[in-house]
Amino acid sequence: MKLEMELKSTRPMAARQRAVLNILFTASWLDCTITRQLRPFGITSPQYNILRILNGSAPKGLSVLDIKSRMLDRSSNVSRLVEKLRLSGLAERVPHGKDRRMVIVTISESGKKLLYEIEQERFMDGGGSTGSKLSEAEALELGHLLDKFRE
Amino acid sequence: MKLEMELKSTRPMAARQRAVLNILFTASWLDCTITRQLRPFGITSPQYNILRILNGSAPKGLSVLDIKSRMLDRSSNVSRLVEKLRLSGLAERVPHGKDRRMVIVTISESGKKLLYEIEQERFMDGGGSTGSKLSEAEALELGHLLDKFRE
DNA sequence: TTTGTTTTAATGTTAAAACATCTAAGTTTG
DNA sequence: CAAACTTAGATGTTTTAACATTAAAACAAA
Repeated sequence: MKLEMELKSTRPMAARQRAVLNILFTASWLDCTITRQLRPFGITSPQYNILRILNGSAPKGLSVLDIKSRMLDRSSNVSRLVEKLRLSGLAERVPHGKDRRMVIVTISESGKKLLYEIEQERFMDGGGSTGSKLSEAEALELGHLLDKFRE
Repeated sequence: MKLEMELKSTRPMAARQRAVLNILFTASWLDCTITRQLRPFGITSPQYNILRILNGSAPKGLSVLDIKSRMLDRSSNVSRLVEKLRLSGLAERVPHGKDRRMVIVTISESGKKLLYEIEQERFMDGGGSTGSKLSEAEALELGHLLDKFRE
């Protein structure tokens, strides 16, 4: 649905203003669908974000600050999120050998298994995944424009 | 900066997956800059969103549900946000004449003045507003792609 | 009319975000 | 080395989000 319909906007918007609102609205919409998909698995979207970061850097693991610098939402409180993942058995923490201030966080086997299940579910569900109405070229272009938007 | 740099991503991403992450990251980045701009004015970004909605429908005013349906974040608790705006003197509430369940919310003169000040500040600051690196045509295209993404 | 249903807004409650502060460990500098 | 400074992570506190529930009014149907 067009943004104007979604927001019940009557007056015409300038292109840049429309893009700003569309980014915020689309992200909120997207986060809502992701949250809904994750609910049966008992994790939140920031936790999911961390799990995927850890999976991407496995088996090495990352420090808390390294995780934070890779997150979509940089204002996250990684310490507490990691602690929750650990309590759920999805992540593990080991003290860093040389620098005793640091903690190295890794994804557990159980965490990897959960990621796999979520991936399967997404593949099954709904026929096409989110954003699949876009062609490959359009998805590419969208990414480029967002990169440029932040410059 | 390219998304891969921002997220310190090493492996190549599929175009759609990259678009999804880019939307979420860009929105978080954008919300952060907006929040920073609003801080001196003492309002939050959801409150700002409501103020602009009310300003757009002035002098008529809207019910709480009408406001909600126009918000960028549909999960907002409009009752409490409106109450905060009212306590700050930025919005007013009058009971609906015919349907006594409803409350009609309007922006106050003080609220309009605040919106005007924020607009001025944005115009002054930073030379160009957010997303101004995009050409008119690119901003238009970005909006279209986001509309299509949500289909 | 009265009973049940839906709509509108407010409120209760729990969890999470936002922001600052703190402690310990490491680094730098005089 | 010692003092000052920086960094890493955890924790405290306040606000807000998220989600369910409630209460009153409007509406619909028996």
